[in-house]
Amino acid sequence: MPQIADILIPLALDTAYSYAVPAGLTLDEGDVVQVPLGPREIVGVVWGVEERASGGNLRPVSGRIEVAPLSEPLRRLVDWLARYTLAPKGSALAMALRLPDETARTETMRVGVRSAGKPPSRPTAARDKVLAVAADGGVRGKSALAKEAGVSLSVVDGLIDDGALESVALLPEPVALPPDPDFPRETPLSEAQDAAARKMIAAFDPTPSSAEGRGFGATILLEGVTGSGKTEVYFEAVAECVRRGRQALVLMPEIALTAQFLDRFAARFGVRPATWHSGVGGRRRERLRAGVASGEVSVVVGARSALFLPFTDLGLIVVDEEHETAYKQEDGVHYHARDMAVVRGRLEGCPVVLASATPSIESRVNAQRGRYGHIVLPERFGGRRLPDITAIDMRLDKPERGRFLSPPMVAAVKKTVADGEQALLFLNRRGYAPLTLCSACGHRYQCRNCSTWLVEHRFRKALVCHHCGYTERKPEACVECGAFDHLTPCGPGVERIAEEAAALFPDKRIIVLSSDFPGGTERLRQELEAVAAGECDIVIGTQLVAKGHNFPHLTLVGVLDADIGLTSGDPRAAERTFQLLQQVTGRAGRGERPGRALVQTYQPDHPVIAALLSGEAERFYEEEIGAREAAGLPPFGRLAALIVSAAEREMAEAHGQAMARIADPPAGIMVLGPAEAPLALVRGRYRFRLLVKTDRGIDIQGYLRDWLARSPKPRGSTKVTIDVDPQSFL
DNA sequence: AGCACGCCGACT
DNA sequence: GTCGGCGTGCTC
Repeated sequence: MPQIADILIPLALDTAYSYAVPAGLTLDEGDVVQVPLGPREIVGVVWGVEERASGGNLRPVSGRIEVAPLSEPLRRLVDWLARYTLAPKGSALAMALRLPDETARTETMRVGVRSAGKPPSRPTAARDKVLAVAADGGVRGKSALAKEAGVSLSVVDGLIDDGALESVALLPEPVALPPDPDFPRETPLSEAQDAAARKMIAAFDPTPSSAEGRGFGATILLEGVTGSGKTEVYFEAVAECVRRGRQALVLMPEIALTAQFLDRFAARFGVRPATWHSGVGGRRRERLRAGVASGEVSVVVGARSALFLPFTDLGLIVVDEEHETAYKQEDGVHYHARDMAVVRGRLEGCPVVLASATPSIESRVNAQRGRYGHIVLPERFGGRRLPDITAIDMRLDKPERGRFLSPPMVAAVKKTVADGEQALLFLNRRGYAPLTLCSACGHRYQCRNCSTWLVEHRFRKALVCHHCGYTERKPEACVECGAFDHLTPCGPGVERIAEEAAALFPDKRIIVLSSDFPGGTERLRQELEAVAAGECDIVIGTQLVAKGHNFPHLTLVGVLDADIGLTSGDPRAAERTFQLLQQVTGRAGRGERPGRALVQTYQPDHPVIAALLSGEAERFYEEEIGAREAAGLPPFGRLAALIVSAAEREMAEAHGQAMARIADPPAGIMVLGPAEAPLALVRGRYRFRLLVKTDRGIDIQGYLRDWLARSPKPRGSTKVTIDVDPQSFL
């Protein structure tokens, strides 16, 4: 009987296509194959195989590709991801199937050279140097040999042609050296860390009471204040996993994948870990994939896409900084890597550890309700104290006119730098000034696409929209009334703070760090390392400095405007602000010297600010969860965005609420208010948001799909799609 | 993702 | 009169 294979193709297709399996080829689920699609050949994965009497006139599978098949759990993850995010299955598959691109496919053999034991026909000084190095008979790479001898590559090539050196094939360099779980550690764990690590490892083993064979707390929230040594605790879990011969994955936000972190890993395991992020390309990427699939690579540290690596025997997933919004993928398939990690853990039958100093509300709630285990490290490692956080009430301590640093802040910075320590001034606003207006006519510079103000970037001499990226040259005269010298910057950005700091501290080294740092990510990375090394007195930075890097010389953190973001209208504004401020103030005093933080605010009594000042995170979580309950908001909800095309904007506005409101939700789904006004123009489409409260077990995707099919669409509309903003309710 | 088909604006 | 813009639909 002929075999039919259902092949899922990594394109925006929601169904697998059926192909005939040619005689002589046996296929299993998960096999990677090549199939004809229209005029071309394309790679796909066998999603199902069946025997069928009539093969019909299906096109045949072209052949199997000799790479590791997709494991059952990984295939189920793809199915799950597609269903959960409303994405076509094929698009979800594409995430797991980054096959070797053509450049990487041609596996170039590494070539080494060694002495052939015979003298060159025509000796020269350069040749002698090379042969002297090679005289030990060892094998070296060509360029390594040339470098060691201090000559150019062509000398080595000449000697190979001459026969004095012979080339030998080298085994490919291992992608990653095996981490040693029992590498002798320099600093012993504290008692608290040790207890936490034991508790976590205990959760690896299934208890008799768990039906699925995963122990209680198969997902564990590891919560520890900044500097408590969370990392060392989960390293113990990783070590135990490796001891048991299984693989471990540590996910981090890309920005946090720093040399500092890799060194800490090396201090614990003797080697740096295999890393996976957007910068790992070509051959290395493929070798790492293959190593992961063969089980040769035991630990991977990677950004969110590492979640889709083809592990054969995954024993642990750690999600570091689990509250980070960078785990959300917002283009293509919308997913939240932390949530998908929980799902993959469930499918693989392995524990998942979510680590953070400032957990997301949803993880906190999941822990409180007993869905997740909860391990808390309340104190800093090594007896270090948390920084003292003091408010500066801006209503009382006003800065000079046109200035933004209040007198107590200036005094504190002055003292800090005088003592040879480092100060960080934190302001979450890029550019020079968030608003520019003409003082002659009152014209405010606004984005032509969005409803936002244009931000002046003085270094770039431009006005920039931070929403859509629209940029125009800063005009000499007002575009409205033509007046010269009347353009007035309103409010501060980091560039403007840098100007102020430079005037106050002319002999100090000042650096501005923000995501639009000139010279790109690589330069920025270098600058962060330099700051960490203490090569700077005053750092002025946006939220970028709150994440990832430790600055051991930093003893003062000055928050210039703690109130930014508290009024943004985002249902998660309070949570975000608290997390950000907690993280950034926690940067102070992580080295030898104690640290402190000063917080400029106009509302010291605001719950978020008050909780921050009291140093009790617990208070914030209680208040925020309570506030959400009181307001009928879900402690964790999901935001669904309705997207309509730009041409439909008017129509959408006319129909606004009617089309964006879910009229009669079934039990278990609650819609919180009507749609907001269009938020932004994103690539020709206006975006609306709906906040939908749901509980576990409700198939919200299925519901939204139905709702979409039923709901009235604006006349003339061609396409309305639902787009789910991933937020956990797992 | 490619690739074809198709329907309206500015050019030799 | 055509070249070409991208919107839409299809690929077992």
